[in-house]
Amino acid sequence: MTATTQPRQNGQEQLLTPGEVATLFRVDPKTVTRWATAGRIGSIRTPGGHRRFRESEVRALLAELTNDVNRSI
Amino acid sequence: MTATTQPRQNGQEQLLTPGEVATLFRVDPKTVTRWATAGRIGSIRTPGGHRRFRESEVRALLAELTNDVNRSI
DNA sequence: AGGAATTCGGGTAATTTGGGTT
DNA sequence: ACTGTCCAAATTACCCGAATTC
Repeated sequence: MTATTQPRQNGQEQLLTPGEVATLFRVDPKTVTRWATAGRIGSIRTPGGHRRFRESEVRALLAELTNDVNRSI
Repeated sequence: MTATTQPRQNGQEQLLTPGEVATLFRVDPKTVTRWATAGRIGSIRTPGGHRRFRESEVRALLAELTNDVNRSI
């Protein structure tokens, strides 16, 4: 499954917007901002002050906080 | 501008809040929490500690526990 | 250069959590 | 064993206007 989301740059880390992270966790984008402020998740700032998040970190966090029925962590 | 602002990279799972799951089963949200704690249903935690549930899993559980009248198998 | 959508900030409701109890 | 309710504390959701992104 080749991602057709964004133009891929060589070996660069994919960055996610607050809205995209919010969708993954089913929370409000502002909540993602609070996570960043609280240091629960790393963030990168655009020169204009908007936050971006590393996809790998977000997905790792999501996996870490997931409790499946058939699989005890 | 176009509809390609942020194309869905989401082959992702739709998540439900405890309150939404509680509504589906017509129980108290706390009861849903107990199901999660008992491992009866999978859950995903936000970094803040709130739970989210996979909609597909919830629906499947609903269907599995549903007893309909047997009208011509 | 203009426009739509998103994301800043802050502030204030609503929901969720966990424990203990019924 | 299972569920509903009470409580305080923590987390999250929605409101606004202004700035940023594309």
